[in-house]
Amino acid sequence: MKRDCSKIPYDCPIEATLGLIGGKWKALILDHLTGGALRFGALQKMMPKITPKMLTQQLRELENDGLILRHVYPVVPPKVEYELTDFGQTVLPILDAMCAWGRVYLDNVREQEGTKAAGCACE
Amino acid sequence: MKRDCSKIPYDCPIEATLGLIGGKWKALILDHLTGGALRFGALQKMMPKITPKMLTQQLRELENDGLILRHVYPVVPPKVEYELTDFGQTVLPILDAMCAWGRVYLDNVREQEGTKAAGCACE
DNA sequence: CAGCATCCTATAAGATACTG
DNA sequence: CAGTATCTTATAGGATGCTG
Repeated sequence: MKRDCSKIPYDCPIEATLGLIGGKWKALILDHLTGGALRFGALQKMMPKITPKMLTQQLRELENDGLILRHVYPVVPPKVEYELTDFGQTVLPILDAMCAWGRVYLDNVREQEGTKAAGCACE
Repeated sequence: MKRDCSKIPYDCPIEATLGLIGGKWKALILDHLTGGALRFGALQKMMPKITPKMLTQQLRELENDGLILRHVYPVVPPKVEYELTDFGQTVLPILDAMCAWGRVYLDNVREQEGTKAAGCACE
C-alpha cells in the first residue's frame, strides 16, 4: 500500500507544501540531494539517525510524488542512486529559506550556551 | 508538562527549523498571524479542521518558543489575542516560499483535474 | 469566549533481524 | 549494498463534555 502525498486534497498552498515535503525527513533528504545524485548508503551516512526503513519509505514517497528519481544500476553488489527531478529542484528556495533561518536561530542559541555547530550539509 | 521545542538539540539548521515550525499546523497559524493579531476564535474559523485542543497546544508551543505573544484582556466574556513577536516575523520568508511553491503546485494539479481553489489566507 | 480534562485512534517512527 | 519483514513504541491528532 503506497502513499502518494500528491493525491491528498489540500485546501491551501502551505498545507499542500507541508503534505509533500513536510515531516521529519523529507526536507533534509531533498537538501542533501541538491548537491547531486547520492546512493542509499551515502544518504544514510549523512543522516545517522534515520533507519533504513524510514529512509526507504521517505524516498518512495518522494519518488511517487515526482520530486526525486531512482536509478537502479544492474550490478553486483547493487547500486542505487537518487537525484532530484526538475520539479524537485523547484523546492530549493524553500530549503534555502529554512536553512538560513535555522542557521541564524542556532547561532543565537549556541552563543548563549557556548556550544558549537555539529556540521551538516546545509551549514 | 509543557514542551519547549527550542530545548531540543538540533544537528542541523533545517532540522531546527522543522522542530520549531514543523508539524501540521504551526506554519499555517503563523501565516494567518502575519496579517496582525487574531483572537482564538478567529484562528479557529480560519482553520475549520483544527480542534480547540490542538490549537491551544500549538499556540502554547509557539509562545514558549518565543514566536508569538499571548495577550489576555481581563474582560467578560474572555478575550485573548495572539500576535507574532519580532522573532516570529523573521519566519515570513519561509512561509512565503512555502506558499509560493504550494500555489504553483496546486495550480498545476487543479488544471489537470479541473477543480478550483478552496480559498485560504495565503492564496 | 477560550479554554481544559479525559479518553481514544491513527500515524509516525524506531529496534531488530534477515535477504536477493 | 540496498533494502524487507516484523514487532513495538511514541507522538500526533481527534471526539466529547465541561467550566471560569
